[in-house]
Amino acid sequence: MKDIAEDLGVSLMTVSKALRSHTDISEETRKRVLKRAQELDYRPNWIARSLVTRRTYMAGLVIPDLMHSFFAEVAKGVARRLEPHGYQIVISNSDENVETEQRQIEMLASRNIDGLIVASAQTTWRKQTIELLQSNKVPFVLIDREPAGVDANYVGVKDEEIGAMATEHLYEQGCQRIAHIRGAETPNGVGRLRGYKRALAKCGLKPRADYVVDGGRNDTEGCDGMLKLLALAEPPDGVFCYNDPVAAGAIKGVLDSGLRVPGDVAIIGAGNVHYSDLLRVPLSTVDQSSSLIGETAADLLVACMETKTPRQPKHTLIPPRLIVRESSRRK
Amino acid sequence: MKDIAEDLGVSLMTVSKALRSHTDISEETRKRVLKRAQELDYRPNWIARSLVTRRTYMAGLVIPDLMHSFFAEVAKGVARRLEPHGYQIVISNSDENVETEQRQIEMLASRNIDGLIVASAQTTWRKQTIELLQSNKVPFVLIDREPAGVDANYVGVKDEEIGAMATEHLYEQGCQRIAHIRGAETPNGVGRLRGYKRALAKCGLKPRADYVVDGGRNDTEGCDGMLKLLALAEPPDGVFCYNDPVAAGAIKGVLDSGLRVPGDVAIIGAGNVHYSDLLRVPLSTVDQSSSLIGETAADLLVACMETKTPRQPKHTLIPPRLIVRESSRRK
DNA sequence: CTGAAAGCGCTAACAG
DNA sequence: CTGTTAGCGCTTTCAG
Repeated sequence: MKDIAEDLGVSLMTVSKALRSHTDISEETRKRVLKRAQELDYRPNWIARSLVTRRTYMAGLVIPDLMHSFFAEVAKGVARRLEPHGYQIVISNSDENVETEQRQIEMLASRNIDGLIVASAQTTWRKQTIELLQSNKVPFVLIDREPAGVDANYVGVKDEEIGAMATEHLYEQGCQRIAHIRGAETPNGVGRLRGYKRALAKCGLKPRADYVVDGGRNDTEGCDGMLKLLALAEPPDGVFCYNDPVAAGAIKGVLDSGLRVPGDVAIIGAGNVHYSDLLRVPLSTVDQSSSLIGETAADLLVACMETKTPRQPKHTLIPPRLIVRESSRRK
Repeated sequence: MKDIAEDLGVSLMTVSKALRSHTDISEETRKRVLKRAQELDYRPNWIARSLVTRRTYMAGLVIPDLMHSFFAEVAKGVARRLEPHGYQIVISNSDENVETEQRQIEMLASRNIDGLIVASAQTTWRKQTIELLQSNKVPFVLIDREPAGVDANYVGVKDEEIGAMATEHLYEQGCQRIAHIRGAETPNGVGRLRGYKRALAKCGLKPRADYVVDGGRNDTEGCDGMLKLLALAEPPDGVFCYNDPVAAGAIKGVLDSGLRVPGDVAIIGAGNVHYSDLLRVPLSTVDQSSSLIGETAADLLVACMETKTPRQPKHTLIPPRLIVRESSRRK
């Protein structure tokens, strides 16, 4: 920048302003500066600029698992909306680990990111984490997982409705013994379970404790959960799984046991991951609009970042959508 | 930092050094500084530090598609190795778009990242891009896709061997009419095709032009490709697909046509994506050690970043591994 | 072992 | 429309 200024015999300030198309610079000077900058292949030093403007144009995205296609999709949605505004995205994998997550957030904060989107591994938001974020005045948006204990921007899906929708669908397909392979003790896991129970009640089926088994989040665990259910004296004829990977595992479990899907056991998942249609049995699911979640969160974050005054936290819940494929179709 | 200094009645410099555990600071002073820093919840400003040290401890990762589980896996591998060294990772999606990729790299470079890992969308490396990287002296490692036209660090897989391995396997399973749903005109696509041809020759099968169809990279395209093959007067009895998503689509195509896998058509993919085992027919594949690629690239990058003197570019090729599941098992 | 001086590359605020 | 002055928060260098 100094070089440009000297070459052109103007001051450094003029160059700085011209480069940023500041209004009060003559069209002609601006052109000359731009031309020379091009020639010298000049690129502004963002670090220096950030130091004085206090804006880094970096946004953080902390997610529990990039490999889970739900989060990959969310990440894409976020990127799609943030990049046009000039933000770069720093993605961190917390590996479902609260400690790691805390560290990552700390790192990001000390890098002065302008905003943060978090799908938290925490069930109850740590005081530590909140304070960190609030003291640094980093605007942030929570997605998918809403930890208790803080009123913050949140974009997610109506978990209870997912559970209810899936369960009712199984009932409508004629299932009478509907089980649930549940997720972890998180708001999502709990919400979906609640929806499941609500639907059972509504359909006049009575809840059975042995029809709710733990299944974690992935296919291995889903398969194990299913095997447990099949080992019951009276195995279920319909299973709502916490998410699609679990459901995929569950399908595997049924087939490996020599039974059929949906003939012997109808199965439905949640999340509509992109390969659902390619599974052993095309998987019925409840769509949670993954990339829309990402986009919505990103839009909200941009709004927060571009206004100075902190705004009222906003909750957005995206309504789920039933997608019926073969795994649950019995009629 | 200034606050700490004033509170303790020492100079700013002393604090700075104490915070970084510089050798020439008394143990006692160091403790006092650390304690006060803790109390004030002080965090170093990375921006300011970077401005003077010229190190940002950020590494860029540019990939064509986060949704493709291969790249998600690579990203995880990279993160696993880079984070322990204190680097944060800025991930950019180029969406298989050369323009976007160029822009992303430019952005990253002007943010003074310390190093870069790229799975390029470019077939022939643009002069522009090379110059950009070289002029900024950003060490970089290419992965998976090696664009022609530059001698650089590269970590990838032996594409030709993948093609040969897969094709020979089909032959050994008794397939006589082996087709290939090929990838794009990239080094990978071309390499795998070459391996396919080489294996045909080795097995004494004669190549047929109509047995090589375009299939892109994803399942939709894979399905289309398969339908084209099935429409031939003499459809193939074995198909090697460019990658697993394409193979998953191909399986769908076969089944939807009322044929069986592997009975009528044996299928094999490449990449060993994590859900391969859950597909309609568990997919045989050639594993390319995705996360190992990420890890290896990261290690190489760290080595480059930590040494001042530019080192000889290094090529690492990871040998592929055949994984036989149901989709190709005919014996 | 501690500190004073200088500056990283850039921009905000104000004065010509 | 252009330029001057000051400083962002930190580290490097060198002198106490």
